[in-house]
Amino acid sequence: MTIVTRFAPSPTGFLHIGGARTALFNWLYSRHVGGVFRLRIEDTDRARSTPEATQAILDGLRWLELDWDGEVVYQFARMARHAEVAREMLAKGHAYHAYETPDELARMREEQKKAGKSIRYEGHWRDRDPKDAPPGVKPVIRLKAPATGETVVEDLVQGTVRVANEQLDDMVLLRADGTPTYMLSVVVDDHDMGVTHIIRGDDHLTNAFRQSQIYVAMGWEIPRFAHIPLIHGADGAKLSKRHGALGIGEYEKMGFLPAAMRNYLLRLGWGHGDVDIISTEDSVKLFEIGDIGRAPSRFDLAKLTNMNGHYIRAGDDANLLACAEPFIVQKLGRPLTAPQHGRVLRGMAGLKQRAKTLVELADAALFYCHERPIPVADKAKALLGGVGREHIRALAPAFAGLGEWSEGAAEAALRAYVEKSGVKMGEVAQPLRAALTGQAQSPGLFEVMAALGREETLGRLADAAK
RNA sequence: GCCCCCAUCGUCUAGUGGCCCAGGACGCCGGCCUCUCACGUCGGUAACGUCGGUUCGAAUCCGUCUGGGGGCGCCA
Repeated sequence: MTIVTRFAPSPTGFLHIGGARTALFNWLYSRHVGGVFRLRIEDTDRARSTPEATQAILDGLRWLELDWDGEVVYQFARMARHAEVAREMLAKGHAYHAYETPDELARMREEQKKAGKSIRYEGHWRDRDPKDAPPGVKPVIRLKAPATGETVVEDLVQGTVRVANEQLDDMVLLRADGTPTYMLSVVVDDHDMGVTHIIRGDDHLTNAFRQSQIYVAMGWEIPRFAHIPLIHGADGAKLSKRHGALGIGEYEKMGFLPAAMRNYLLRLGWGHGDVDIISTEDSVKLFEIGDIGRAPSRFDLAKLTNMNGHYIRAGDDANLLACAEPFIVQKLGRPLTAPQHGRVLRGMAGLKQRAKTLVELADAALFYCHERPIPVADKAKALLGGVGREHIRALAPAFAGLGEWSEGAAEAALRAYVEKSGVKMGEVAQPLRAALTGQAQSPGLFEVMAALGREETLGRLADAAK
């Protein structure tokens, strides 16, 4: 049997870190078993669903490179089918009409709260004759849930979880206006879509009981559940849109790589021994639901950043440039010229060693892209005064006279100068660095000279010598 | 209030009765490398929440308490 997983977000806001991880786990598991990963947008809440949010979710998944199979299912479009199932349950005696108004229910909840009782629908219309219905009130359809015994969920992550049926009330399946509730829609859609494994946040664990009852009432096979612990914010509370959580798009803007994000999210709650760096390819091979932890975890930006640095250092130069170029262009306010593009590419080996995000990478690459005379930072200016300038003036001819322009040749020339003049390497290297990059820190000098090329190097030295 | 889940360094975790006076990673602190900054590397800091069982032996099994989280909508 084909294993089918799904990610089913509601488009009421952006895709945050928790949702992204849920999507990742579903994707990973389906790829691991050679199954199918589907996407369903749960847009039945018309008041809160927006096209912008749907777009943000789609964009987020694409950025993370989590590709789904088949067409996206929009839940709202399947309303008629959901209502049909509700009526079928009514016909089979597994559901009934209830005539309380929302106001009445709110009042009842209020009284239960005041009396210190648990808050649930008491089932007033469960066995009442519909003939007693108050005139003019449109009924909802409620599930006739088992009143005794217990409902058991065999959860792939949480283990066997059981609850007494007295704890569960008769939930609404179809609203008075004829629209289905979430509880009904998920079950019908998951069933119709052939979903075999539901991997979702822990906050749905109690929903699994009620959904199981619908599966049982309809005589459908219950899928396997895997409720993964939530990701908490630094304060330990649930991460949500109104709780400091950022949309996945924000992380893109901060210069994180999708591969690093996937790796970080994977390690948040899933482990394979004590390895931290796991490629997406390997994680597809290794991912098992049973290895998901049961404890909630906190989001740690420092670790994500470190991991991102790892992926940048290990990245392919040309690809890194492609990823960083938009950031560079934004900072520059203009596109790169071909020579500048070439310099950054040649200098990438040294640049990527020093950056933890694409933003940092772009910042560090800027000096390769500036037109002469290049801007000079304050710290670098201090290096270019007095003795510093003298060294540059003395060195310029030595570099200009180089037969071959290479890292090795440049280094030999500088070392010869240092030896002859008896100064320390640092005393001359720093002014040189300031002249070439306009900064007090940069990748290795000779590497910079090689990447800059002879003409640009000599030009910048001349600018600084003035 | 009721129901459910969880509990190893600050954080992510390894650990499934003896190999653990608990290992790795991030962070933090120090050393080395060195033309700067990084990278790398070496070392340090730091945890089995409590109490009680079971056992020759418990981070690992059971219970209690405490703490944290989630849910209890004609939201999803």
